Amino acid sequence: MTTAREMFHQHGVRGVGIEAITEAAGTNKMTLYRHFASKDDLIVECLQRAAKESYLKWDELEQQHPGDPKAQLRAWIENAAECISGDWRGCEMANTAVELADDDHPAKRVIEEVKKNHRNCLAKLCARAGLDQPELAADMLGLLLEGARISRQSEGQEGPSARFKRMAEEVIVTVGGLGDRT
Amino acid sequence: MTTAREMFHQHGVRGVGIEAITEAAGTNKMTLYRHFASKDDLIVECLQRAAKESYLKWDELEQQHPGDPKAQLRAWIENAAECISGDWRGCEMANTAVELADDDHPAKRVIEEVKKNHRNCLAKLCARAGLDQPELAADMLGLLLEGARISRQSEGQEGPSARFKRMAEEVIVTVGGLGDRT
DNA sequence: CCAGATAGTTACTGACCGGTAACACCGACG
DNA sequence: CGTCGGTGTTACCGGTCAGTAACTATCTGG
Repeated sequence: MTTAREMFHQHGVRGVGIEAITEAAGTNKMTLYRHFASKDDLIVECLQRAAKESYLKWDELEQQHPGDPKAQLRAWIENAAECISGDWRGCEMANTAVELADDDHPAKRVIEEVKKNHRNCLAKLCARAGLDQPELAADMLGLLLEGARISRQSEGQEGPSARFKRMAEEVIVTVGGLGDRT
Repeated sequence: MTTAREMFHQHGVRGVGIEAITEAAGTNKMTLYRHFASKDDLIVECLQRAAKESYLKWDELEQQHPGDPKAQLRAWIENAAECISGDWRGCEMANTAVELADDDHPAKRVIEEVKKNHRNCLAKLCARAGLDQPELAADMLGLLLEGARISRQSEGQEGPSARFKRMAEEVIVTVGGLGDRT
């Protein structure tokens, strides 16, 4: 299943076949179909696992800097920047949403939920960190991240996505009113 | 060919077959293959036509507010916001880049070129408009737009993408130093 | 009116892919 | 020892899709 996620992410959910996944995982199609009802089901469960990881990240953030929301926010930025420079294939969720044109695909609900949750957590963090306009700042940080991960696939490593950290700091300083380099 | 672009955009380049395209265009497969070498070729030419349109948009902007870069910048924001609220399927270029996982696909070069050009034009416009940090502002506006168009596919119409205009104005005011609501 | 280019039609190939059926295999547990 | 749940293997079905071939129809220009 970890293999499935990697391959879906690397080649896209529509760009890779079940057989290729099972082969890469050292097994075969039948074994997979004894655990998952269909390819769509496998996709959904992969995304749900990714969702769990995403939720855990927020706990991690809290534990790394307990009671210090400003540090948590900076850690979020750091973490996001690493996401961008690491994955040259962007966000699993967003990519899958693009590939799955049907709006009624079951995966879409998972994606929507994760993205909304992420946005809410970010807004709460911005508020706790004392930003002046937490909702606005959260929207901006979220869209900057989303844009950076997409942009990296169009413009490569040297494009605007490389400057994400700089932009995010600009947001929390000028929009949020956080003192320079606290 | 217009039909092809619409269908590629709507269902994704991998999600629609050439038969469906030709049928929708009121013709058939053979006729298409007499004009385009392959499906990949068709994709590339569709993107190139989109690229031309994108270049024309900048001329339009210039003509709408000749010699008034600030108004041009605001018009760009207006135009971007309309893009977001109109297309619920995001940017043709970015979507195609996500779908085409191969980095050596010919379409990738077109996409990269268009995106880089867009970013450069935006940076020049920001500079002409007298923003304090034109490069930074251009990166931010670009990523906000990219993010908004992607986010709309994950979170729907009511998500952060709905607040794009507000964010863009925040950027040109607080990052660029443009007076409030000029 | 004829020639040549362009477009439509039908049918086909070959490949791939999602999903299933039937059967052999192997380890665990009683 | 037996059987039983999980696994591997092979072959297959049905569908879709990119791309081609061969032929016919239509239009245009001379």
